[in-house]
Amino acid sequence: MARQATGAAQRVAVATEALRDEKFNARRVELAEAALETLGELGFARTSLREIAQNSAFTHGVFHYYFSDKLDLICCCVRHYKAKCVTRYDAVVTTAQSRDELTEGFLAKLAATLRDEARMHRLWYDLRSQAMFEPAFRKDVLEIDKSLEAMIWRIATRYAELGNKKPASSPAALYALFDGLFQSALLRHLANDEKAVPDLLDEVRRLLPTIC
Amino acid sequence: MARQATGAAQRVAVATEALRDEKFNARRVELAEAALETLGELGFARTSLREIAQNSAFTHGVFHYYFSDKLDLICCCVRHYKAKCVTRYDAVVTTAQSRDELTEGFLAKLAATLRDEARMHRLWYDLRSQAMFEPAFRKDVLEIDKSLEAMIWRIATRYAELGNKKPASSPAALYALFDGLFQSALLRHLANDEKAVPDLLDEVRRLLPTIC
DNA sequence: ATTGAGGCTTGACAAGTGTCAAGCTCCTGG
DNA sequence: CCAGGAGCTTGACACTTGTCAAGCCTCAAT
Repeated sequence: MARQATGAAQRVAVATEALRDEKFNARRVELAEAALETLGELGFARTSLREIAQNSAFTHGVFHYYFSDKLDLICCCVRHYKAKCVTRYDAVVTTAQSRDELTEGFLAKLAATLRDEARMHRLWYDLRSQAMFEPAFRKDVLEIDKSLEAMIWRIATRYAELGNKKPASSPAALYALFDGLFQSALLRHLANDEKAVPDLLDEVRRLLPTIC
Repeated sequence: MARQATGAAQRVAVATEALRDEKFNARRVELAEAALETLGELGFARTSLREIAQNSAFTHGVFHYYFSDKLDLICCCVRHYKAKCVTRYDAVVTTAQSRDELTEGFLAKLAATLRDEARMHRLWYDLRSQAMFEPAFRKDVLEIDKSLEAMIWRIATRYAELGNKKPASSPAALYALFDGLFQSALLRHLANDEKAVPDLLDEVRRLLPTIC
């Protein structure tokens, strides 16, 4: 009976602890989301914890309460960002019934995200560059890169499938190509180059049939 | 005669001023070169003028004397870096007499610079990302990107020429592809991935015949 | 109702930042 | 020889940064 009581008590303790952990993590994500606003605006180099706090509903102390330090916060931001990003084209890939449909659906999403989420994208490129200096970022960044590569690969294989073909190059090369094009288009777009988006779309439209 | 004297004096004045300008610029380049050391080591975000000065033979005041502010210094660094970078493969391109020779020469240089100048390359990617946030960088960065694209294009057209073909894609797409591959390889290399360099070489070796 | 702990705010600290003015040294033109 | 300025050093300034300790509030368990 003492055994049982102890067991029950333990279970309760475990349950409440799990609940706390959940709440704790939810708060972390909330804070990370707030931080992403400022990070996307200013970039890693110019963003301080105080600035993040001022642009949010929180005080700067909370961030220290929930994150061991600045890197911890940014890592959490990156991981959170990843989850959103990687599924962007999945609906298009699964619903498209023809090459044209896939192409147009993909291009539409591509143009939309380049225009509407430019700040998040530039933050990603910023953090990926930081990973070249800061070992603490590397694991997460490499992982995200892998999932982005897989995302592109899903599009390519589906595109090939719809033409009864196989992709002509490796996942790595394909991702490198799209990533390079996107990065360049993003920079031009941010520099107010009106032709950045249409040029990217043209280029991708021309490229798609040649790689599959 | 008064005229002549004035003219001569003016000429002398102009000449000495030109000389001063030259010396001034030489010093700027010297300082920029010193700054590149620290920037390559720490990245833009973590580098201060004082740190730059401490890792060099100069005091932090000199940098303020020769540059109006930090951005001015970094812009000068970037421009200086550009000049060195863009000609890397020119010798190979002009001397190679066969596709194989060009391929091997190119790959050798590629591997060497990835290994030996990794810090400069990561700085370039860092600054290119900064340009997405900092308008002051954009002009220089876009310009360098253009010359790098032209550099890749020279290699590709020469490669095509040696096979009596024409490049199959646009300069922009080709540059995006190589830049993406290089960037990814660089990150992996910096993360101590032994296979980063050989993987890049394999990929490029496989890719070259397919794009021309 | 009291206690205590989790969640959060506030304020302070030391270190580091860009900037710049005052002054030093050395070289050159007169 | 020496006045003056270019080149450079030094030290100080105002400010920002990450960090953290002390304390406040709230709410659930006793």
